[in-house]
Amino acid sequence: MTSTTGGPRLRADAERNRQRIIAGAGELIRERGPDAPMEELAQRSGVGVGTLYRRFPDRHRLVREVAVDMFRRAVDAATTAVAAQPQGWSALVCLIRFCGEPEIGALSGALRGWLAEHRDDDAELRGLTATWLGHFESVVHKAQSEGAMRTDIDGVEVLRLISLVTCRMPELPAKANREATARYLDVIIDGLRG
Amino acid sequence: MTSTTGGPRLRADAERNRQRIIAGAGELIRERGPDAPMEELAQRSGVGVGTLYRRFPDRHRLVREVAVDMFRRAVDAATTAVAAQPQGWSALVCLIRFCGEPEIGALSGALRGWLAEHRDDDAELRGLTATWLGHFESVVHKAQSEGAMRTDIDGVEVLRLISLVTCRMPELPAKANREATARYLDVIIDGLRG
Amino acid sequence: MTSTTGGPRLRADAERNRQRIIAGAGELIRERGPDAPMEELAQRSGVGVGTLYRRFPDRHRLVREVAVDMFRRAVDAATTAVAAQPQGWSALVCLIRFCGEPEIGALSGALRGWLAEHRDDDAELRGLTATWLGHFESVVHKAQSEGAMRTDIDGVEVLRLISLVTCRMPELPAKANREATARYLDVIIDGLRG
Amino acid sequence: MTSTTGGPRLRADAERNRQRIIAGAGELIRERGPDAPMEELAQRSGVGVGTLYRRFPDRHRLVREVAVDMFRRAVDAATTAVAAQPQGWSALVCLIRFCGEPEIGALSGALRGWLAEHRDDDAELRGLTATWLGHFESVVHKAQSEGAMRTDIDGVEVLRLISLVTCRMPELPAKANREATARYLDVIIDGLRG
DNA sequence: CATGAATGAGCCTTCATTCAT
DNA sequence: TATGAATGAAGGCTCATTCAT
Repeated sequence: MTSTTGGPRLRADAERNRQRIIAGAGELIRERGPDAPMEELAQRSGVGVGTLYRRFPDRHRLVREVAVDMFRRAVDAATTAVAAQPQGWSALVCLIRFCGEPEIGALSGALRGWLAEHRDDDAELRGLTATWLGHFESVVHKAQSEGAMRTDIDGVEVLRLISLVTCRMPELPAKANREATARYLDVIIDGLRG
Repeated sequence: MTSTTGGPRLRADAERNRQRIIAGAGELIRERGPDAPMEELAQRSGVGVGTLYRRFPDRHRLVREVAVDMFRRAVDAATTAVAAQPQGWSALVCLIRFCGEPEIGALSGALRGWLAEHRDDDAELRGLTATWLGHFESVVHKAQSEGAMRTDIDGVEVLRLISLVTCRMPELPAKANREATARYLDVIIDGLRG
Repeated sequence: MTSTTGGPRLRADAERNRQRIIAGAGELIRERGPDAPMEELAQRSGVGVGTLYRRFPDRHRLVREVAVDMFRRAVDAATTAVAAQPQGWSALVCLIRFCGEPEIGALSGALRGWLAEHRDDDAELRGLTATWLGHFESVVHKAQSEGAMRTDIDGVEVLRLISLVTCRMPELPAKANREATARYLDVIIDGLRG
Repeated sequence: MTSTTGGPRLRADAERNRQRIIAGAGELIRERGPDAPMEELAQRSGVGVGTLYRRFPDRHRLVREVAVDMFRRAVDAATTAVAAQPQGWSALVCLIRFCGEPEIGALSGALRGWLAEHRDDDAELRGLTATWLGHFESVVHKAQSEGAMRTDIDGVEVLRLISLVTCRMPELPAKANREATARYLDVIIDGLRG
């Protein structure tokens, strides 16, 4: 159903719209959560509701695709980061900072509850999160075995903690959000040091 | 209208209902946010919607009272904590851990957005938050001047960070929530050390 | 859930509304089928949509109660009719004519498809239709054993045939509908004679 | 616009599509009524919606053509039947049985309401139905004057009765539908005997 | 010309709030 | 006074119709 897992090929304009919707919906979900009005989700992507529903049969499916897209990008980044950093600790820091990007952190924060509730019913999502978590945990283990990171917390929990602090705070302007998130991650990185 | 600001004294049973509602609503708001259905807010408090509306003219007012009640308890605790701890740092740790209590942390997490949006229109709320923040900041300053705490982050931000990580995660059972929150606060406390 | 099978007793006005809704909805369903807009179903009963939904959680449930109510009345009538008529054939004619009443025949015509699709999932409905059909079939058998009725058609089919010809024809005014239905039933009664 | 009333001659493939659509739409209308989704009407005919709309400007026009086509076939059959049967009664039985064919009876059943509502606004349809009814009524009169048929019901009403009992019952499989319809018509034929 | 995408109006359902008991 | 019923406005989803490919 996703563009990469098959399903019938879409017409060029339809595929373009699909991408715009995933991007636009991701943006609004970051700000207002996965319950944002469908009408606004459509508007933000510059399409009508009808188009939204033609591409994604219901809200659940839309949110799912946004989540899948997010995890794909996260996995890509993780792969790169790990390859580029010789030390576990520096790879970990790199990954955590990557989670500070709004497109990842704010979104994963907004989706945390939704994912907890729906991940188990969805094989592809389960697979992707497992892959992402696997990358993250192996970096955590490496950092821990280097003696660089505390050992009383594991990868899952670090990820949860990060998704909490990277939540977008709609009351602050975008710039303040980025700065605050960065500062919070600094604190957490220091707090994780062994 | 609030009992302390001098609305008309309520009949004993009415006052009892008022308290039950504030407690019950706080509990549900922690779990489902300030948009929880009024009907459920009433149920959780063991009253009918009619009673809820008789005591609080609309949702805004109910949430406000829940917030006011929370800040009162926070201020009390802060006063005690500060008095009992000679060192700034230990008082700070004490306050932060106090924020781990669900009745404070999970609630303030759930109310963060609401407060940001409405605090400014409400003198009493402004006063209370200012008091609470004042206590907290003075402890932070003291800890910083002791050299025990990093200086690149201030009290407001620490509070925001705490309200983020103390959010209730409805996908986890109550016990797991408490433990996770405690662990996150440990990480943060270590991250704040100077 | 139905008023007779229990559920918590409703307040007097609520129970009155419940009855008005079942009556009003039955009327509109006769004319426009079980897909009639909920708004109009409410209007026809003189209540708002909200009230409709408070009493019946969704369309399915509303239609179901209308159907249950119809079968109750049919069973009552059948019992009476059978008791009053010594001959199987005359009891049968009596029952068939009873099905000409719009509150029964037009409604059962409008509900035929719906019932076929949902009866099996609903024990009470299954029971009621079985009872009604039982009464009808025993009258049919009696008439057949008297030699008064043809034997190449059974009770179920006669009922289906009746529900077809008693369908309301919205293009005709009410009076014409009644007359036409009566005439069609005359033809069928004559056609059923042995 | 209709092929016989002299719209512009269509290209061969376009005309072929036109016929496929009329056939396919007739089939689906029999099963789901004249409100069946346009998308499904197109699918059933093996074309896209666009093509459907190119051939028929809106739903009304499509249904109309399906109705016109049905009446043409009915008139043809009536002419043949009447010519072949010397007796009025046997011609009538022949016509009634012809109405048992799904392509006529089930369709006319499904279209009954639609026709009642729209026939008067459409000269060609009025003409065709008048012709068909004329044939039918003359057969009815002949049968009545032979003393073979009851006289308390006229041609229009017999046709209405037939269109009621020949309605498709989607809850039954195709074969059961045919058999049930045949049996119902037997009953009615016997009921019409003088 | 044939197709299938895009649009927006309409109906279903929920829920904040008001009102009758 | 406490309750739960009634209301209507708001948001989800479907589908008739129009338009780009």
